[in-house]
Amino acid sequence: MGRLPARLREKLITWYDANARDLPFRRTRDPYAIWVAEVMLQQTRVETVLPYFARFLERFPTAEALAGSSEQDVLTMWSGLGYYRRARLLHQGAMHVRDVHAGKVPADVEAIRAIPGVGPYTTGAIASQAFGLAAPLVDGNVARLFSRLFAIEEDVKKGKGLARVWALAAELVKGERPGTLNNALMELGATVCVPREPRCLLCPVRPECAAKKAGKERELPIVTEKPIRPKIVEIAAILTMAGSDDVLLARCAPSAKSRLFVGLWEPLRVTTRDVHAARAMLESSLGIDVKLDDVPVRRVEHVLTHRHLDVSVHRGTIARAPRLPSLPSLMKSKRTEHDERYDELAFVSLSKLGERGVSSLAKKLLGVRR
DNA sequence: AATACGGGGGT
DNA sequence: ACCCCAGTATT
Repeated sequence: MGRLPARLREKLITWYDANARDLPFRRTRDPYAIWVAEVMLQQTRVETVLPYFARFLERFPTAEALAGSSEQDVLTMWSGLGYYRRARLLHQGAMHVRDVHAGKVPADVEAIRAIPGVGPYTTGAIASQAFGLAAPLVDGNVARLFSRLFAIEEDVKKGKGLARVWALAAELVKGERPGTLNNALMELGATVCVPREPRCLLCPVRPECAAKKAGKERELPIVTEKPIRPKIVEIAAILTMAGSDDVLLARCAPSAKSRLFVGLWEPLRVTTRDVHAARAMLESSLGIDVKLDDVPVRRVEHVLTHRHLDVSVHRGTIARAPRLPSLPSLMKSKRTEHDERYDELAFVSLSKLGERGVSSLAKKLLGVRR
């Protein structure tokens, strides 16, 4: 292992003590609260998480409370946050902690790592921040910071470069206040060693920075690939029953084709721009007579990591309450080209949308403001 | 090792 | 438009 610059830990911790943002999940040592925060923070900005964190803990104050709640209630509290699998895994994790650890988050690195939804990063975060264990942690901020601090030329997001970053984090975390050290690395990456235009004048470890020495602080980190976002054109059906204002929503089930929005309640969508084809697909999959307006009420664009959805929203009515066909019959129907399959249907008043787990896309499709 | 998962804010 | 975020599970 390469030697770390002298006093690096101390400089980072001193800087953190003087410059850290005051965040609610840094004010607690409750491992459950820290766990919830860390899961919410996966791939999600701090500012986005804050209101969700407060509401979630109020609704589910303990791991026991979360474990005793329904997945539906958990998804409702998660509505709009995205990456909904996190919410379902957090719920499963709470049940795991209840059943395996008597409701208390274990103060053991391996046991923490074994909790559903808790990966390498979250393990380090919980272990170091809640229990003061010298467990390393690498997130996007730490990877970027290290790529500059140690002038790592490989892509630090994967493979060998990532392994090197983890090894460095593991070295650095050995010592006093591991939780603070980890937080200092992330805080420095988030506020000073930012992706573009790093604010080196404010950096406490500028003298130690290999990239700065080489004048390469703006060239690092090396990025080796950018994702593509294919555009997918769809039609969404806002279906109401004749004589009612309630809209028909369907709960998404995992399918071979898609695991998008699993467990959430969404308006029906089909992958076609043709209204007549859409109606035929809805009829064949729902087994009901569907009337769909020719003219869309609105058009919605929604960008996800790997897709760019372009959805025409059509109002429609159905003559009677639909009956959901069995899953096997859907599987056999080659004319059914839904993005996802559904396992339940319900009519929901728009005013009671907040009582369901719905995606941000669903709110846009329904014309409800976020 | 690659891919699928949401959504939002910064440039 | 493009970047990328306090990542994890699955293939």
